[in-house]
Amino acid sequence: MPTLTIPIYFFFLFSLCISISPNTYMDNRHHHREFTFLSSAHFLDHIDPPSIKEMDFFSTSSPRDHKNNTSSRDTNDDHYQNRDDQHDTHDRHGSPTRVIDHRVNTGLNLTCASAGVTKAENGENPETELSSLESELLRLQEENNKLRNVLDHITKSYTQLQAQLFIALQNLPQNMETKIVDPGTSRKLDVVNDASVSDEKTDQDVSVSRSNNAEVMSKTHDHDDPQLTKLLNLGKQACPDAAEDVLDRSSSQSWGSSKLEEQPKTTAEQLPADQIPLRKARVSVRARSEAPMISDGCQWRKYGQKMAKGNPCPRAYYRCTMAVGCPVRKQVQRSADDKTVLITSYEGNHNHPLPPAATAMANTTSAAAAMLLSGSAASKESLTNSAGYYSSTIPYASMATLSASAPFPTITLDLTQNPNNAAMQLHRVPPGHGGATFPLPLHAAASGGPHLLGHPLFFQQKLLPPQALMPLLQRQPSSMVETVSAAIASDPNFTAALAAAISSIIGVPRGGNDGNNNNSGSGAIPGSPQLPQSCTTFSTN
DNA sequence: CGATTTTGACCTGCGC
DNA sequence: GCGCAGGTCAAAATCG
Repeated sequence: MPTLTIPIYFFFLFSLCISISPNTYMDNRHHHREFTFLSSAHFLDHIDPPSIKEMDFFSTSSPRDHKNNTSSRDTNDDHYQNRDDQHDTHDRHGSPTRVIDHRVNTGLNLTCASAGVTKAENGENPETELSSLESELLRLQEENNKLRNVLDHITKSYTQLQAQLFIALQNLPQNMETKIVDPGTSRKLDVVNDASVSDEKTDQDVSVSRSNNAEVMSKTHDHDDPQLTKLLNLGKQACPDAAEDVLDRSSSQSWGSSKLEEQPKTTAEQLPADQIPLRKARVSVRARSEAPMISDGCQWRKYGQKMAKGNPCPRAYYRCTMAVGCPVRKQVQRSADDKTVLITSYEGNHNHPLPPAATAMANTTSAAAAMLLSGSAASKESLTNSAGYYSSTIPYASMATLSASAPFPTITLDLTQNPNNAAMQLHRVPPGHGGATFPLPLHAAASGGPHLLGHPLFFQQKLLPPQALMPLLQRQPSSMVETVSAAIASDPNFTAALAAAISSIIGVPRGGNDGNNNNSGSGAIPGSPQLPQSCTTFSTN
């Protein structure tokens, strides 16, 4: 893809994401923050932010812009409008949104701007100006065609992925039968065995495919795409819980390993180090709370308590009791350093509908887990290496921490820090901790709890190898567009990570099998239903 | 009386 | 093999 279009591409994707769910958990204020990438100075305090509305960005602009707008609508591709909306909204917000403006200026109006100055200075007649505008219009149309091609490519890839998903779901029953000993508790065997789903593939291919499927599964839970829902239902009919278990097998299958029946030891121990998949992920949430447990909307039953080493506060173990056999468990423990900080760790994915209050957290943890696992499956080495590298150099604060020292990947979402301060400080993980910190906008405090978690920067922590950010780490984070552009250019795996991030966003207006009424976020916006297709595709390329 | 919590025992993995 | 730590089980206790 041409260098110039990379920021456009990125912004295009983000516009899609924004257009999906502006009215649900992530309100406009949050969208705003996501685009400011932690640079906003009014995270919690500013009130009544301008709402993101369907409006014509170009309507108040010059006739030139209006022409562009009209040309961009000659198809039913409303993403452009969403993009326009975002630009407009953020423009009215002020400086933090210069990211967007920067993109527009460099991507579309760079040459025109200079031409405009020339025209103004030289006092050209309207006819000359008109021809200039027409040529510009042609350029913009060309740009639109590029984006349209991208969309077509995405749609095509999405269709292919759907087919892969269907095949994978058909293969699941046989695999599950031989592996699940205790279906009631959804306990699974080593995910390595699932590589048999596609014997002709290499291990790496299988891992990537599996992670992609997991992402699709996660996304299918989270939006209303009828096709994907149908596919998932087909899979459920063939094997109940199989669909949910795709993620579970990656993220929570270690639970209850003692009760698994004997299997041929084709486990991680026998695989080369570079082929050992990271088999589960944990999403840890740090939040200040005096209560013994944060309210996340789910029902939990305490099943154990232990004193953990190095912490005078006991660690409590809970399992989800909203459905029989739900594999989700969580640990709650107060921080040893700051006892006002409650650390809640989630593992697994719910196998049942969730109440609205629980969907945000569940989606976030699923997405984070999927992100970690898909990233680890695709490039475990890059993940761990990146973690170690970032721990000492990432020029952002700890909003999300990726731990490489744990036996499984753990992402810590730190809701205790003021993102404004955090964004400006250089966070360093204590020696030996092995964690990596990344900018991740979170919105818990604004909603009274860790319910709303930002997504846009998930991708940044997942797959980008150190070299991808090397040039970026050596300067101030002046432009996130530059950061992202460089990341895209330097790491093809970015797309997979981006897919996880986007799918996590899609998951927010959950309206799928949990029967929640959050469809308004995605359904009310014209042109949005196609967005998931676009998002999915990135994990396949 | 059912659901939940408590708590000691047990299991597993890992390092020495 | 042993000890340690993390995690889970399950009977008893407690709660509503």
